[in-house]
Amino acid sequence: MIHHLLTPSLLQSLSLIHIFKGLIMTVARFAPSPTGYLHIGGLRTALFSWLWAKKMGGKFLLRIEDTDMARNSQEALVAIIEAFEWVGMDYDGEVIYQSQRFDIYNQYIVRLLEESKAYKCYMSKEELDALRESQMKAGERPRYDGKYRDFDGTPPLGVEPVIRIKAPQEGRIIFRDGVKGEIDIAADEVDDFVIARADGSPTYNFVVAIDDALMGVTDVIRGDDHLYNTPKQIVVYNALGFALPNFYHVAMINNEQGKKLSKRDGATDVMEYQKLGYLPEALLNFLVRLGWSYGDQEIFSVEELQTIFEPKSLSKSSSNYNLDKLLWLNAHYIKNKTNAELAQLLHPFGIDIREHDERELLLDATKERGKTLVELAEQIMMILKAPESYDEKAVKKGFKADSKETLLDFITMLEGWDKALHLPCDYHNVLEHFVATKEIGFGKIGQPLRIALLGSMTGSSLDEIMAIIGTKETADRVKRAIALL
RNA sequence: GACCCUUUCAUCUAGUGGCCAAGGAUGCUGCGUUUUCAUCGCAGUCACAGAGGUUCAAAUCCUCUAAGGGUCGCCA
Repeated sequence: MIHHLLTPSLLQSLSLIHIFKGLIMTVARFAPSPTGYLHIGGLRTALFSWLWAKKMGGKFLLRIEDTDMARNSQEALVAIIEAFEWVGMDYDGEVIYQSQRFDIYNQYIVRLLEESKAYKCYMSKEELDALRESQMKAGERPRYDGKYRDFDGTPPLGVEPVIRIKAPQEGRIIFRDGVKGEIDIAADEVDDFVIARADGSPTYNFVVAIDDALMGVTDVIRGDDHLYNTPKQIVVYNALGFALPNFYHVAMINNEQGKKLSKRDGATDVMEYQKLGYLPEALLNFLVRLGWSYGDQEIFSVEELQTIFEPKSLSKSSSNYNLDKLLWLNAHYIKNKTNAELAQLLHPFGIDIREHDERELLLDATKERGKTLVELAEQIMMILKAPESYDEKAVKKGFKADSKETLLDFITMLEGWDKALHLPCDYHNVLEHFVATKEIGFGKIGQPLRIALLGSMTGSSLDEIMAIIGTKETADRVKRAIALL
């Protein structure tokens, strides 16, 4: 009987998974350190986290890792928000600044000290350096030797102590990484690391663990340069009795030569892509496919990604930045924009054709010829403005001795045309009629005309160009070319 | 130096023991469409890092080697 009552939809709404999801919401986060701009690699990690949170119906939080007070975190935040806005990403709740949470961290330091899970270490920097050096020489991994771990004597004078946490001295630290699989490290590889500096300020690996736990972060997606920090953070989680989140360590992006991406490789700041004429949807599509895949699919809208993204299909190995593919994607997204959208997007690139009479024609004639908005703007300018110079090679090849006469004959026919000339097909008729009556090949008029109108051998179709600029401007440009060439 | 991670076409990747003499995409080359260029369509080019094992069967599992990367801070 019960079977009949439990319809699939009823089952779904009653299912354990549903209830479970309601209890434990996915909380992802992006936690950049304030560098002043958002790095392209950072955007990708943020994107992965954001998509995952969206897909799970969870939250995506933003936290600024500014325990190092020297850098201006406010300025950095503005840059990050600007980039987020440009690509259409958002975050939930208030931005958290670690610099404003020192009292919280201090409470935990006091607690660990009281529980003797942490201790004061009086080792001087010189002593520490010497220790490391001798360990290196002995072929060991350099690490603090635990000298003050169980110290109860008289502390040396003149040394402000740091606070170190007691890391396990034997056994293994094992955790499951959602990308790399099981990570297994000997516990003694992790030394008693510093959780508070001599001036009392807390350190990175300590505050990250605390904040992630306090913010309820369930899924930590970050670059795999943090892989080795994870066991340290696990030590903190364990000492404080916090539940571990899921970790996903994403492999890095290298440059086209396979080396670490640096400023020398060109655009690393997300906002540079805007200036270079890339569309945010192209950038995101490009980045998401760098280290992540979904079968054979290449083109993804953000909306679709929000329903299909899974960090488990993240790649384990690093990937190379590939400009050709970005360009291809950008061209794809430009082609698929409406002309009204393009006119709007072009405005910051010095082209205002939002109210232009021939806006539709102009963009139809050019949008397949620009891989970036910058290139598209150039294409449009070529049509809108009479050429200031004529490409030498083109003239040599396409502007022959008899070209001037042919052109003159053509504009005579054009100006004497008895029907109205508006559409590309109207001009097409003139051109066809001209070629037919003169009994010449199309190249005889096509090439010189193109050079006269654009100054170049390549570009949009002549019909379209003439329809956009009109009969008078066509004639003017032809006359000018005849005079100059 | 120690520890950890990675390794499929030039590049991004599919691939979880037989469907793989390895698929898609970008790039490149050619052809077609186009009065040019571009777009588009079609075709071609190109890879399992190497060596051993396990198995009837290995890109897929194991071992070693090599190469690349990361980490070893009172930076994050």
